[in-house]
Amino acid sequence: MKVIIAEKPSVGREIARVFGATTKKDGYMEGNGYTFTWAFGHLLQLAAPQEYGYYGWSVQNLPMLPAKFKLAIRKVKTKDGMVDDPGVKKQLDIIKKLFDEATEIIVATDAGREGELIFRYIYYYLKCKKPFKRLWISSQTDEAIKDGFRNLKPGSEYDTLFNSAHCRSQSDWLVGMNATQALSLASGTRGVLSLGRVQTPTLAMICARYLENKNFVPQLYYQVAIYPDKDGQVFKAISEKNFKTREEAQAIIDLVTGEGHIQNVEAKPRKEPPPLLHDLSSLQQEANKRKGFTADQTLGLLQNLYEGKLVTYPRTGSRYIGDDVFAGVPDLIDKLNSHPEFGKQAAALTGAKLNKRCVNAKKVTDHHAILPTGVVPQHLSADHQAIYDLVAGRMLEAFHQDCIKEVTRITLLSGSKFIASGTVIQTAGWRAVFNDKDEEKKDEENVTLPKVTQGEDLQITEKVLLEKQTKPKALFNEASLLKALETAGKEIEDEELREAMKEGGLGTPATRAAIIETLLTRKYILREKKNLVPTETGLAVYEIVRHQRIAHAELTGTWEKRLEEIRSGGSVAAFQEEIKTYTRAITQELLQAGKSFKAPVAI
DNA sequence: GCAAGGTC
Repeated sequence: MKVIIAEKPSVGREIARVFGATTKKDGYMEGNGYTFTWAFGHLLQLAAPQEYGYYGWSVQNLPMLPAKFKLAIRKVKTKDGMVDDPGVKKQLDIIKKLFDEATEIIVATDAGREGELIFRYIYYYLKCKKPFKRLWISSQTDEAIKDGFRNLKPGSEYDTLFNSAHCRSQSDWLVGMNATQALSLASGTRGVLSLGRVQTPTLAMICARYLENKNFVPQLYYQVAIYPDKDGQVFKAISEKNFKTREEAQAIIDLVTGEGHIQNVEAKPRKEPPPLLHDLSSLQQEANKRKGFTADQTLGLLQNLYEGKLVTYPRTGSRYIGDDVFAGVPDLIDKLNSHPEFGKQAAALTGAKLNKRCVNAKKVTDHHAILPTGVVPQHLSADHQAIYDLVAGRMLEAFHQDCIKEVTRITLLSGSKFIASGTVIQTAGWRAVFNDKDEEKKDEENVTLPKVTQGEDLQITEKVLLEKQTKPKALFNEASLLKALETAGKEIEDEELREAMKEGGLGTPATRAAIIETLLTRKYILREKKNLVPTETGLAVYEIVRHQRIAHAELTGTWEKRLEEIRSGGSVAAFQEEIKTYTRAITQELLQAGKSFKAPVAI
């Protein structure tokens, strides 16, 4: 008997279906001589410190450097503390039984570093010795699955991938557990002051932005506005220059004559291509902007829709689909014909030539972009419907035509130069789907200008001296933070590190919402309206670690570079030694620096 | 009591 193991039930069942295996069992399926089972993501994790004899939290234990890491069943929090997750334990027992009966195992976990780790942890924990082969596919269409099975790879080809995954896992444990205990113990507070490769740079970004915003000194500057009249239609034009002093601006306003001479009119059409399909992060950002949902709420709602088979896999980092999936898109659009909000747009797209900007198999990673499945939703809650509509609406947008705008820029002379600019949508294209106002342009600039011609002289109806202030960068909200996490590392000077982070940024699509929640749970940050702002605790932690490596995205860049080297055959031992050295160093530093932790005043 | 990673 051959046993196929997938990362999650949806994939396991999908592969079973392609094989024509229809017999449903508890935790697996079988048919045609194959058995199809699955994990639920990571079933196993590196064991907690006490499993290596490091009892309690004690400076004597630090740094904790287990000679050999152990695996433990994933835990859940209950009122009696952390216990083995019963569902996970049950599934592991099922997998064990199937592996025991197997002649061969086929590994069908996701094609990536963590997918490899999910399987290997199970395999080694169960002390399984059966031979295994690897299915490596990046699309789950019937053809891709069949093709993958015709090209199964020897399991050992992925040993170095497992090595890199295991190193990632151990390194996060070593640095995170030790740094957390060191800071918590040294600070003299009783609480947990957690630190980690991802959460600490995230906290640092929020704190740095908050302080920058708070300490920002606005600069005053001045502009002159004039209001020319074209056949009764009055519009606004602003001085070409900004002025540092009121006097300079006053000198300009004094020069304004009763007339404005049209020196130049530029009217250019501008094509605006449709947005790409959603990946998890872009959807979380959109839902935060439009609906005020947190990243965590959006992920939860989307997971429910996925379990109801209404949308495709949610935790994707790709905004593209392959040609195979694209083939099904016309049907998906057709299914939206009766949608109350988008029905008309769906109908308009039916039979039209579809924009293929988001069709690119090379840019599909483990999973493709989020799409509706074509199953028509019924009785969704308002929140679920809102998320569903963002997915469905985005699909219509993505395959729609360009939006064509006309951007007009009028230059007037009235003593000095003045500029009026405006944008008019000529053909809505994809923007017809949600029919919102143009978000890029603020209302002031997004105006219709009258038709004027070069050489015309217009009467100036009014002139005004404007006093303005420079503005600080906005505080982070969930949407802008998610974006910042995605692009973290883009500014790193070292080219190789920047390159190593290019794909991922900080964290992964599946974990970013959880990172934000961790910072909230630790009371490092608070939600203040839509903004994320640091608490006094968060700022005090930031103050201690801000100049250390653990507070910067570069740490992830360094690791990613080394992990890639390991994947292509580089030394595991050398990296592990470096991590140990770093762990010793950061533990010592924090035991010292943590003493100056200024406990916030208790409320 | 603690990381980051995956998922129900």
